[in-house]
Amino acid sequence: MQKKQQNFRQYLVRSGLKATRQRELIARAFFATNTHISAEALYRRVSGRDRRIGLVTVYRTLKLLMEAGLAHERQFGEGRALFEHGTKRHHDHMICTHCGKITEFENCEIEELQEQVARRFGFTLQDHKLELYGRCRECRADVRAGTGRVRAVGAR
Amino acid sequence: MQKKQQNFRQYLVRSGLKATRQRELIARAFFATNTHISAEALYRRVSGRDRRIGLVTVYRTLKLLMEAGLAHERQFGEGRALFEHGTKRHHDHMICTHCGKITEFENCEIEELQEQVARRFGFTLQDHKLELYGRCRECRADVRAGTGRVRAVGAR
DNA sequence: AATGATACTGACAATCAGTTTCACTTTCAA
DNA sequence: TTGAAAGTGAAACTGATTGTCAGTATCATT
Repeated sequence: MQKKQQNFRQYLVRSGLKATRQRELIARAFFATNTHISAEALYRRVSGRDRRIGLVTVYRTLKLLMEAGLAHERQFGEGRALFEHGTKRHHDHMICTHCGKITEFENCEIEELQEQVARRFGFTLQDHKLELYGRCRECRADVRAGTGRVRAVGAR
Repeated sequence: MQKKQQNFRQYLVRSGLKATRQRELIARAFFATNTHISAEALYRRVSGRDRRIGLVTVYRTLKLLMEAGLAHERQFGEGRALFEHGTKRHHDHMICTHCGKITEFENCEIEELQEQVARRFGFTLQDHKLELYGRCRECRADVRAGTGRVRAVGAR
């Protein structure tokens, strides 16, 4: 999205940073994804366009995008971090343990209950993390059909 | 607790594994904790009793304890994993971002709502992870009192 | 357009929490 | 007591991410 790209530019200017070819490319590729992507996977994408861009620069640019509020880092289970665009409102995640698909959801009732729990323990809530793990509709169907085939685990 | 220790012994025998001095010591030290502990911290404890025990063996023994269902691994935020006794029923965690204190809680209503969300998306729930981050009563008091002192972050 | 003060870059080294390897040691059933 | 199998510690390795550094690009100012 062109708007996010401009947003990033503005952030750079405001912070006295420079808009480089690499940052443009990396940010563009990042905004072009509509799923959660790892630094490595993003690197492979931009690397396809310009072989001269290094993985390290991808990491650095993702950090800048996070500072600009345009990206969020997520740690699901173990292994590498995944990044998502950071302009949406708060939401939680549901992860398919079979195909790796990530679905976002919001639920005010759960949030309210969390507040209640926190209050009961004299806790002032700042943040929370809720992840649901299971099988998505398609992978559940696979089990019933007995195919059990393993799909690619997206964007890893 | 002597019972858990025996439980572990039984698991080892049943699996054709050996009950070694190191495993005894590490398991004993682990069951003696009543908080969440890192492998490193557990190593420091047993290391105090017997200098000849290596960190690697602590990792291996914790893995065995998990296989025996006597320990659970938890990944809070980033950094090293913490281990807790694995005999309690399911619960979630509330973590103080200031002093690191970890409080366990259960809430059936939240669990039920999670099920609802999953159903709505055609998801079969297998597991979930809920972590609440905030300030505990004591650390909130510190803020109000303006002392702002940083406490030790437990068991790290 | 040239300059120059900064900031940026890629390659490589370092870190960090774990895991693997390997030569040696311990356990335990026979 | 013995010996096969399992276990051990030290050190090397792993994989994701971060730090270092010498050379390079950006951009406001000449």
